[in-house]
Amino acid sequence: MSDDDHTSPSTLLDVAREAGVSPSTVSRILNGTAKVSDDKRQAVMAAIARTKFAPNLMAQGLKKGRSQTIGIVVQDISSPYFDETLRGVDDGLKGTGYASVIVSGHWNAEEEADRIRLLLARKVDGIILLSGRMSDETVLQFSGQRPIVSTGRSLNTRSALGFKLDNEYGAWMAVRHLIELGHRRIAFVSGPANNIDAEERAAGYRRALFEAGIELDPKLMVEGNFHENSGLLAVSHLFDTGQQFTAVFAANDQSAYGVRLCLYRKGIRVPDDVSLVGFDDLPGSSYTTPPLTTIRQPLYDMGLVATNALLRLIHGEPVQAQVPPLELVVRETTRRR
Amino acid sequence: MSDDDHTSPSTLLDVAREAGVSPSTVSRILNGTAKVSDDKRQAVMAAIARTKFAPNLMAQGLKKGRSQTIGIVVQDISSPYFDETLRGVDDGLKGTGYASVIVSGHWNAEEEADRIRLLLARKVDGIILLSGRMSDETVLQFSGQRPIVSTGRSLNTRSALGFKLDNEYGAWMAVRHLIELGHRRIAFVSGPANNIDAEERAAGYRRALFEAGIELDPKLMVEGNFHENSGLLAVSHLFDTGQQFTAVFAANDQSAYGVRLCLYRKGIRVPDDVSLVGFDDLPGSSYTTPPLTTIRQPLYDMGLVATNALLRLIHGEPVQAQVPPLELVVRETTRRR
DNA sequence: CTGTTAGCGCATTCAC
DNA sequence: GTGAATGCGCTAACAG
Repeated sequence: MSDDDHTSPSTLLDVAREAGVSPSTVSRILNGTAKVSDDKRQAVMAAIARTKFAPNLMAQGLKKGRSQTIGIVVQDISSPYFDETLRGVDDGLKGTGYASVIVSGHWNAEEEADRIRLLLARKVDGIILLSGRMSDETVLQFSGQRPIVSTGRSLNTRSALGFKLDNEYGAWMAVRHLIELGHRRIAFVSGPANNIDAEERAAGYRRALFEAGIELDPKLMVEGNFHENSGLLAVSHLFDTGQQFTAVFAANDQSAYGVRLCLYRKGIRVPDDVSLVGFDDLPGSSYTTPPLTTIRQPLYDMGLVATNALLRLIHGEPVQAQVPPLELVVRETTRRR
Repeated sequence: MSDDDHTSPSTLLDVAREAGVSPSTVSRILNGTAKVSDDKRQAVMAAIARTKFAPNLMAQGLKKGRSQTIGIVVQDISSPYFDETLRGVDDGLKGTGYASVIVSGHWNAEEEADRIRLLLARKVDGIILLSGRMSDETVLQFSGQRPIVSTGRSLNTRSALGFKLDNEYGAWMAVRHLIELGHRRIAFVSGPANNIDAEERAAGYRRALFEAGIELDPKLMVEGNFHENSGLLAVSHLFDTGQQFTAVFAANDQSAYGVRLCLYRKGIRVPDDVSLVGFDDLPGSSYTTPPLTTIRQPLYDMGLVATNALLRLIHGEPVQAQVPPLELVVRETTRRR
């Protein structure tokens, strides 16, 4: 009954002995490296089953210089933004024999580089870098060791690929939507300074206003950090300083959630009194109260595309990444003024 | 300028040559395995820096039979529930030299077992199993190969540890809270059938009702699947069948979000008309509108504790896992009737 | 204290 | 077709 298999796992050599053939033959069968007579193949297969053999990936890796593992650098495990992308990566890896080790850079350039060095020491076959603060030069440098594909960058060498979405355009769409609805006093909760995505979204906000002939009021722009709480604080600040506005555009969904809560606390109705638009379309955004109007970012596809691209890079094949564009998703937090 | 370091990464042997010592000496310095004279140590350190040496973890692993990697089995990457736990794992691993490879069982016992076999082939040094549908026997069996710690189970052998929270008690607290607020017609959106956690929470619901002398009305219990949409559907069904209720207890936060949306759609105010309680206290639950009253599950701590325990198991040290108990977090979706 | 030797488990020459 | 031999990079006896 009790199956005390405390025997060390069987090796390829065990299988060879068990089947009465040489180790090389077993290896050949496993890898389809050469023709092997049918009877021997049968014997080996049987031996494999009998010994419950499973190849030791570390030995394989040492020998071949590949680990069948790719490294993923996120900035924050347990952020819905990255997790949705990871789902795409996961699906992209499905059935490829590759596994992934995920590390977090915590939005810190040095930590990112450190983590990448760690991944490299583990001999990952390639790296997917999601956002981050590292310079493109550094990425390129690392790509000399292993292929890298990164989101949020424009890169295209033989061992590095980057693709980015048009944040400025996305933000423009969001604000444009508000303007078309008749809003003119539109507040903006930005992302953190020094963040390229955040800057581009701010630029889109400004352009949309400018094109509509609406003068930009700096007092309506307040800096956030992409987290919920910063959205709450931002709008709170707006009220404290007595600003008037009929709509707010938050630089990402998470800060929009914070904005929403602050509005609720103040007894201001959404969208009746104030309209709200976010950016990202996180999975949760279709279940906020009311469901959030936002700019949809194809997070899942980004993960999937990045993975497929990396796999091709690893195999030395040419790549050309293509992801769906940003789009405005009108739900229920915006209304005509 | 361009740093075409296309040279293959340096090995321990390179370092040894460069420093004019034997490979073993280098190894000894790296691992602190034995005393080494200061001058040699200096020379080696310098050589390491000069050659940018980093040990090949695959070789190390092959030699030592350890991979400095642990495997994590989640059921759904990109579910806030698991992600919060993963954050705890991540922090627990910080500075230990261990990395983790995360795989997903997708709530399917066979897939789980498959994934674990995969991890084992990769020679992970231990496994953390988060929830899942596998039988305890299977877990025990795998633990013969590598130590395992699992959440949601009661296990305690030399190579397997499991700890679980008292779901029944948690649910009881939730419903008890509602009852104390004067509610008597309390609907319940359950979790999926065959899920142990779900069953226990249902039991807690029943017990609280029973203890309060409230007769259980089966028509008020509708089955969900822990996802947002099922909460929405469930309440929708309640309305369609003309049920009367003043409160609903959802078996987890995600389904509570769905419940909330359905209520919003019907123009029913929360908590003025209907009170709502969830279960989990996901990070997002403090930012719903209004913030959700729920049963707090120490997800982060579970990840942290599991990791620390696994590390001890790996090193053959005795373990004894201790996590904070469930607690009721009263926010703004419940009110006296 | 330190160098030499011998594998870890596998894939891959090279002969036959 | 198939076996024997070799080495991937590193650590752990074993001698000195």
